[in-house]
Amino acid sequence: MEAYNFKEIEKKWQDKWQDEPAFKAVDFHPTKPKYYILYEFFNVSGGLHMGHLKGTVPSDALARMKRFQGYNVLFPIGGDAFGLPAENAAIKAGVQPQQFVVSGLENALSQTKRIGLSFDWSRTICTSDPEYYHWTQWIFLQLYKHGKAYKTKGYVNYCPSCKTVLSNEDSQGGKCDRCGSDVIQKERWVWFLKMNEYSEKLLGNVDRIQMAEHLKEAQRNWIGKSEGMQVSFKVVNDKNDEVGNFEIFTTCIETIYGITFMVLAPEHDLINKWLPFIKNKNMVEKYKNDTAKRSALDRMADQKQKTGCVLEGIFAVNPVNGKKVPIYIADFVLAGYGTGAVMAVPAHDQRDYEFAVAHNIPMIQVIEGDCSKCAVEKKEYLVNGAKLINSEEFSGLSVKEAKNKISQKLIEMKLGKKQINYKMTDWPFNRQRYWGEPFPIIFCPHCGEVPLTEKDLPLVLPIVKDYKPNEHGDSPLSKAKNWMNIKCPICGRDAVRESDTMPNWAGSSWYWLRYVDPHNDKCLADYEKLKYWGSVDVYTGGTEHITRHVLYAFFWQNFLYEIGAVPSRDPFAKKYGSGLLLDDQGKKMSKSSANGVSPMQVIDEYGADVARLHLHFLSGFEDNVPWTYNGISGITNFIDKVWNLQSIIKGEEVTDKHRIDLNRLIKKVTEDYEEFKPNTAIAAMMSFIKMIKEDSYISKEELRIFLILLNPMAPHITSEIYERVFGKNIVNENWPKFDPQCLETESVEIPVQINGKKARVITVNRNVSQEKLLELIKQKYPELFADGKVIKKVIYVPNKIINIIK
RNA sequence: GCCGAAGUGGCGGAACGGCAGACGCACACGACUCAAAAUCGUGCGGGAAACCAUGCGGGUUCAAAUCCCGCCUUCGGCACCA
Repeated sequence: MEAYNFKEIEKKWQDKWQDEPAFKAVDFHPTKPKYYILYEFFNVSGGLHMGHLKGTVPSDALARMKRFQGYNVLFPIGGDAFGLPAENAAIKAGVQPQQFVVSGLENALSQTKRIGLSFDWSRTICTSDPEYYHWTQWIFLQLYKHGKAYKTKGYVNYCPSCKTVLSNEDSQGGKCDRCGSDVIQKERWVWFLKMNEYSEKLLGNVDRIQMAEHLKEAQRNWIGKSEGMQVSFKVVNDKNDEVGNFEIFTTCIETIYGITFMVLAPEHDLINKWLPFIKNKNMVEKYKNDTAKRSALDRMADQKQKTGCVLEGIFAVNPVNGKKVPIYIADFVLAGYGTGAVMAVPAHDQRDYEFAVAHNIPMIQVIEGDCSKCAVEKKEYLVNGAKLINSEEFSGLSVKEAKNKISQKLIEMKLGKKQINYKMTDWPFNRQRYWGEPFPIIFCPHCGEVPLTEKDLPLVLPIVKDYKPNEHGDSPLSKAKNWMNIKCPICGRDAVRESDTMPNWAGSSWYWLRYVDPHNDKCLADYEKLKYWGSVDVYTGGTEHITRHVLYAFFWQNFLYEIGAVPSRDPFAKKYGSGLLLDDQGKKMSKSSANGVSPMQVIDEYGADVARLHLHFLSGFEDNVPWTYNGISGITNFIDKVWNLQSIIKGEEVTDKHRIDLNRLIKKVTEDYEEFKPNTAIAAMMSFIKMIKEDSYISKEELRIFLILLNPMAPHITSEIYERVFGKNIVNENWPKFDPQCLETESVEIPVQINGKKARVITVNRNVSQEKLLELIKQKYPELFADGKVIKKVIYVPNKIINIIK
C-alpha cells in the first residue's frame, strides 16, 4: 500500500470542508437539539501562532463529536478587528487600518482552514464592518438612553505612549496592556459605562457559569465586594463653626473610638469647597499637583513611605464622642473607591499606622492586643476573641457585638448606613484613537449632548490619511472637519460629533449574539433565534481575558437582557480556559513578543493531523506548555499505524476478543472530548492500536468505530480512510455508543495486600465473594499464611483490592 | 502583602483514597540489512536483596501522589480597596 501523503489528502478534505453542509448550523432545526460552541475570535493584528492551535482544536473536536451525536452545532469564527492592537500593527506596517484588517482577517481565516477547523464559514463576522458595528453603536445608544453611559471629567488611567485613556482592566499592574508603558492618572473628559452598578449581577453570572474555581475566584477578587458602614463626619473650622461634612466608608466600624485623623484622596472634590478655611493652601495645592504627576506604578512602589499633607485650620468631628481630629490628604487613599475618604485608626490598620508614624500622629488602642510594633488588624483580632477597650459604653464587648451595636447607634443618629462597595469601577469607554467605533453622539452648544437616532446608524468611520495619535492626545477624528462638523438635529445650529472612539473591547462584548443572526439589518439578532440558540454551551479561550472581556460580556448581556433585547442574563453556560503555549524560554507565545512558532511551519512539515495530535498530546488543555518538536515522531508513527490499518482488515463484525477494549475506548474517548482532555483520549487510542497491532487484524466494524472516534482530533486521515474503505463521507456517521455490559472482563486481577503492603496478585472471576476469594488466596499462596498469625481483619473492595490485616 | 494553582522517572505527562509511573519521547539491547535509516521485538525510578521511592515535616486511614495541618519552591492573578 502506498504511504500516507498528507499534503495531497489534507488539501483535498480542507477544500471539501469549505462548503460542507454538515458544518453549517441550522436555525430552528426541526429535530436536532442545538449545541453552541464558541472559541474566542481572532484578534486581527497578526497571523496565527501555535497558541491558537492549542485553543481551537479541542473545541473543533467537541464540535465534530457533537455533530456525530446528532446535535445541530453552531461553531462560528470571526475577527476582532477594531482597537489598539490592530491600529498599532497597521501603523507599524505603514498601511491603512481598513486595508490591514481585511487582509489580516483573510490571512488568519485561511490559516484556520489549514488546521482543518470545521467552522461554519457562512457566519463569519468582523467587528470593524459597518454591518457589525452598526449594532455596537446601537447598544451604546441604548446604554446612553437608559442612563448607563455618561460623560464626565474624571481622573483616569492614561497611557502616555498610546496617548489614550485606559480602563482599569487595560492597565492591570499599572502598565498599559498594549505597550507596557507606565500608566499615569490624568483628568480628562471620559465616557463611562455604569459597570459598577452591575457588580452584584456579575457576581451572579460568576456563580452560575461552569468554570474552574480559581478563575471564578479571580473574577470575584476583581469585582471586590466588601460590606461595611458609610458614616458622615462633620467638618469644623478652628472656631468650631460647622463648615461642611463628608462621608467615609469602613469595614471596621468597631474601631471608631480609635480615630486620630481622617484622610481624603487628593483628588477629592470637597477640598476645593473647604479651601477658604484652609490655612496652608499652597502646600495643599502642591501636594495635589505632585500626586497628579505620579504614575500609578510610582504610587504603588512607595507603599512604605506614606506621603500626605494636613489641611490646616479644619477638623473632622468623631460622631460617637465629639472628638476633633485633623484631616489629611494623602495618595494612599484612592479617589475611585468607596467615598474617596477614610477614618484612620493607626492602632488597628497597618497603613494608618505607617502614616501616623511618618507624620507624628498619636494612636488610640481600642481593641486588646500589642500595638507597640505594628497595628493589630482585623485578621488578628477577629480570630482571637479580643475585646474592645477605651470605647465608652462598648468597652468589654466582643468585636462582633461591638460591630453591631456601634452600627446600630450610628444608624439611629442618622449619621451612618450599611453599605456595600465594589472595587470594580465604571468602565472608561472612550479612546483618543482613530481605529474604533465612532460614538453616535453630537455636541451642540445649545442643546448639549444629542444622541443620533437609530436610523442614522451605522455612523461610518471616515477614511482619513493621518490617523496617528498626536502629542496633545486629541483624537485623530477631530481633524476630519467634514465629518466632525454637523448641524444639530434638534435646533439646526452648528454642532460637532464626538471625536473619540470606542475601545477594542466594545465589539467583543456582544459578538456571540451576532453569530446567531450575522446579517440581520433590523436588530442585533433576531430574538427568536437568540432564544433558539440560547447561552453558549461551551466557551473556550485564553484565561488572560477572565477579568476583562468575560466581565464586560457579563455586563452587556445583563443590560441587553434588562432592555429585552436578549432572552438570558448568561452569555455562557460553561467556560474552559486554555493554557498558554510557551517558547523554549518559558515565555508566553504571542504576537507581541514575536516568538510565535507558526502553525503553518509545523503543518507544512508534518501535516495538520500530526500538528493537532502532537500539541494536544503534550499536556492537558488548561496547562501551560512549552512548544517542542520532541516526541512528534511518536505521533507520526501513530498516524502511519492508523493508515496501515487498511491492510489488515479481516472480517465484518467486532470480535469477542476486542469487544471489551473497544467499548472501553468509546467510553473513554467520549468522556475525554466532552471534558477537554484530548491528551488522555489520544493515549487511549494509541493503546488500542497497540493491541490491534499485536493481534494483526481489525474487523471492518472495529475500524469504522475507531475512525469515528479519532476523527474529531485527526479529521483528515480518518475521512480519507473512511472514504476508501466504506465509500462514504464520514461526516454523516453517528457517534458510537458503548454497551455498559461490555466494559468489564469476566476475570479480574486483584492485588493481595498483607497489612497494607502488596504481596501478590491473584486472577479470579469477577464479583467473587470475600470468603471465596480468601479461600482461593490461601490455596494459591499458602506461604502468605505460614507464619500462623491470626487474621484480625479483612478489607475487600470488590474487584479492586483485598487487604489482609494480621 | 493578599488570593489562587502546581511540585510524580533522564523528559512531556497518567492515575486524583485502592497494583504509582498509563501513553509517548529519549536511551540500551536484539531482529531485518553488506551497512545505515526506517520498521519490528525486548528492557527501561533506585536497590544485590529485604525494601526505598510522588518537594520537605507531621497527621487521619486497613490503605495517601490523592484528604488534613505546618513549611519550602515555582508559576499565575490582584495589589495602599479603607
